[in-house]
Amino acid sequence: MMASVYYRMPPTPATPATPAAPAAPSSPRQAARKKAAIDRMLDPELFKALADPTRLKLLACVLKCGRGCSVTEVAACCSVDFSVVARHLSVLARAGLLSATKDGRTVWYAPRGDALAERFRRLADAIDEWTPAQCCTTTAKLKRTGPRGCC
Amino acid sequence: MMASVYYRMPPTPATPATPAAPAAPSSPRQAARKKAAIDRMLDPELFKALADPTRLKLLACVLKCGRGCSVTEVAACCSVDFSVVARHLSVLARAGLLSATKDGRTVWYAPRGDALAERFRRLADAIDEWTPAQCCTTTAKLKRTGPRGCC
DNA sequence: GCAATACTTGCATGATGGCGTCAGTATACT
DNA sequence: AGTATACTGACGCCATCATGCAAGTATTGC
Repeated sequence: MMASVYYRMPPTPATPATPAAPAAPSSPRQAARKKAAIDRMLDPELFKALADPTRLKLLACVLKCGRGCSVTEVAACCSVDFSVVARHLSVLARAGLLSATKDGRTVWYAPRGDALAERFRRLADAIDEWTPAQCCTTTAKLKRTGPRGCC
Repeated sequence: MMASVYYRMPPTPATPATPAAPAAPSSPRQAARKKAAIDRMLDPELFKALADPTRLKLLACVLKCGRGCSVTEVAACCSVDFSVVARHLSVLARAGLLSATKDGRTVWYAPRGDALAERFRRLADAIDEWTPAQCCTTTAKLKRTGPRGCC
């Protein structure tokens, strides 16, 4: 039987087994640097902080607001307990997604939108700049030679 | 006492309470559209798929390889059980981060680097393009008037 | 000092999710 | 046909974590 597609494969067409040689093949040293960039930007801690729906909603709230928000204020947007909101905001601040400034008895959580956008953009760049090309064998050749470690 | 800083506040300087009016204030309709864009791009499912260190390592492996990889092959890179690798790759494919093509008895998981980069770049754009400005009161005014819902 | 506000922290609970083992299915090879 | 390969699915175990409640701390206002 012919190759059949699993799951969804939305907008962009499926990556062909042998990619159409993108850009120029970089030097091994440069390739290693770009590989390292991908590893560095693919930080589990960042994504863990963003993985919870409630936390994400709170982040969006502060982000859309644009100014510093107190915990009380953010909690007003959300149906969860106050302590939950306080904890989530603290997690987001610890992950560098919000900045926290204490003034008297209230804490102002301000969006770090620029930093966040910058982080995602760099990640996108790291992925884009990585031109695989010569790293391993092609899929076709692999079928003959059998599997081997790819990293 | 003066305002003191919590946690870390790395590279970029702290967002001042009253931001230096970025760009031109958009129309309410346009503002709503940009807010919606942030909500749309801030998808918990995407981040959940990326939140696990092992899964992230496997994604990086396929990404760096650039070509389609079989489960067996990817499993060779990693110290975890074969079934774990298979499951992780399937999760990544379901999240649209890899494409899965079955050919005979082996499944080729190919990187969707372009789609992934595009997704992060759009997220960055959505955040960047959002100019808060007039959405709520400033932090300073808020201190006098007391907290109010921000979203 | 006393009370109210703003937030933090500890604790119990329940849900989610990652992991390995093992059995099952589908395809390829001889 | 029989065996090996490549993967999927169903359990159970365990760690992590999100949540709510309730008690504690720190600051402000009277």
